[in-house]
Amino acid sequence: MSTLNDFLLVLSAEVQRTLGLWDLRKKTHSQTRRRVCFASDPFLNGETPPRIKDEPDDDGFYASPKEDSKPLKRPREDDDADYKPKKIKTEDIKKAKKRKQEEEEVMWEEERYPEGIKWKFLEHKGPVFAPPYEPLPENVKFYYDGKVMKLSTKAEEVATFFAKMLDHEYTTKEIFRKNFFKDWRKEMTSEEKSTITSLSKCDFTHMSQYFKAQTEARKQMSKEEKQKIKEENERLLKEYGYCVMDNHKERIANFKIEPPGLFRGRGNHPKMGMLKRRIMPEDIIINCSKDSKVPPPPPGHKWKEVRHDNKVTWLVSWTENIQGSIKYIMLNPSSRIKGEKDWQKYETARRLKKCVDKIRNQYREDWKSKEMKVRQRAVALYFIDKLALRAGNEKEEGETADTVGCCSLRVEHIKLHPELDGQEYVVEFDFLGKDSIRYYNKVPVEKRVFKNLQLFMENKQPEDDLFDRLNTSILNKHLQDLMEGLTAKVFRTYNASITLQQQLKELTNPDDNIPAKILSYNRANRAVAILCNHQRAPPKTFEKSMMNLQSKIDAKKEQLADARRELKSAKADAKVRRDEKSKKAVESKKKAVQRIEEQLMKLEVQATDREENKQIALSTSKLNYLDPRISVAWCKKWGIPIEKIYNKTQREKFAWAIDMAEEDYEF
DNA sequence: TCCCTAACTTAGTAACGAAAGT
DNA sequence: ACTTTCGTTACTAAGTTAGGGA
Repeated sequence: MSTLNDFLLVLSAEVQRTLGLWDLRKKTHSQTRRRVCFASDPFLNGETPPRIKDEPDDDGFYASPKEDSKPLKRPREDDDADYKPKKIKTEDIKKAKKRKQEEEEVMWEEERYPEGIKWKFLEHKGPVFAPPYEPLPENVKFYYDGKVMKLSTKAEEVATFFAKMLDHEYTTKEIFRKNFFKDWRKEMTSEEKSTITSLSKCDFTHMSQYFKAQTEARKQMSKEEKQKIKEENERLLKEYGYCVMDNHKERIANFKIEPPGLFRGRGNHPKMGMLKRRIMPEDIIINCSKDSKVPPPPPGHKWKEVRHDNKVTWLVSWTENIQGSIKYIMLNPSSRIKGEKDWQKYETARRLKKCVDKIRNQYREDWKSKEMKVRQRAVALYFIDKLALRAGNEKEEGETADTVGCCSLRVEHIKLHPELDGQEYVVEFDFLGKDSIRYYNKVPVEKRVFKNLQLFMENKQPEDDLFDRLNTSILNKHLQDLMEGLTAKVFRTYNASITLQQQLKELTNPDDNIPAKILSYNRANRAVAILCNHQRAPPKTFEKSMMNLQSKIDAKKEQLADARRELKSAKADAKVRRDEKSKKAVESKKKAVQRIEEQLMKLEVQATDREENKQIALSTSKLNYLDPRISVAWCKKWGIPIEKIYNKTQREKFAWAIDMAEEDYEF
């Protein structure tokens, strides 16, 4: 348990740091560069992350551009001099770095793509549509008011959506049922409409049982049948799961069109239960290049539109009927276009690192401004920076769940405590954020912030906006003036990454073995997840698995007690006998005790780790906020295999970073 | 300035499937 | 061999931001 306490101590130190003493690290190092590049970042004078695969794959595609996209024009010759990413002598690295610094003073003469152009060539096979509805067998009945009723195909299909969710809590919710029933009736024939007038008289249980039996049957399928399905899926993936973008064969993220069903939404969503309609080819806009093979629509159908817009990255889009928003088919995170964007995101965050001090001083000054708008802006920015809150756009009432971010905070979401638990000027936050995840935090703030908040709340109702002179647009415009490319969300990225780097420095013990170091990594990761409020529902089996683990620990403890007793008697025995044999026995018993102690420790650490993770999700920060180069560098520094930190998918997504970062990388 | 929309990132959960226990 | 546990993947909702037009 002591490890847990250590962690909490470190964490609170981190929190303390966040509260006032902004500790900035020294300047970042440049990273080694390889020949094959992403398009260069306008702010970076050509520092470019590399591509990993440089060999053509089975289909003859190159991961990196070969002929048609010219490599960036280098300001100097000896093109390949720093093209040996691994195992270079220190002097070579130093030399390379020096040369690179010189290079960076010379601007690149040519961009790979002109401003806003995302690709030159794009070819794909179009989307995969949801399988058509298969009517229920005759013997599966639907009952209305206790009597069997045969539904029309359309009405039946929608009924099955409800039947499949019967076990779910939300089919009991008033709004869900109301929305569902309204939309369901739209699909009914006029006779059905006149008969079925009340949802509570509908009996879906037989249908529900049928689907459960189907699921069961699927589980019981023979190996061969399962294999067949697997192969079919692979065929589909091979055929539709990839596209060609500028000489690269790239994986598509979501090539399957979302099937029809009932909209759930998260939290208390006013539209829950509405029918998400089936998407037809006639709804689909195809985007590809003019000189590519345009995917044909399914026989007897037409696309809504085929366009050739190389200023966007999507391949397919359609308009969804619940919110009327557009959905897209885009590329996988491992693709060039996503990786490059990801890399740029972290580079922007690193630029923020260079000027964050100035910005912090600025907003502190602004707390004193004569202008209300400026004060509000400054306090909001302080929250965004210190607490990693999201920007908080305004939302249309009645269209979505009632959630807020920083700029949309309402008076009812905070409580001011001039003094609380021995701390002065405490702000208590309690609101629902993105995905209706609760944000609850008690934070001591500076006096000026506190006084400002009191001012902002004067003469307001609980449901009034806290920052009534502010919105995300005003805030982001201001940020843009402070630093090119700066927006509210950059603070989240910056603070997450810098926290990871700092926590890794503090928590990693050089003498630890690999599992202990990985535990430290997870804790650093966890500190970030807590900062960003990344939560999850405790796993359904959490309590049970925790109890299992506890009983294992108890068993181990007993075992330890036994071993200790045996050691004691062996010692007593040895004292009497004073011979070699009994001495040896003592030694081996000692070892046994030690071994069991270790095992017990391990189990306890595991329990702690799991308990700490109960409601915290690490994956979101890992995937979206932590500069992967920090993790890669850490792994290299401590000899941790990268597979221990990133699984296969993650390694693919972060391929650029794995290849780019050396052990001395500084965020 | 406001308002709206398109495009893109970030988010949690359910389903799946492999590995670990029994 | 069967069950449980656990990591991974699929899915799609819910944010942010830029930019255009009134």
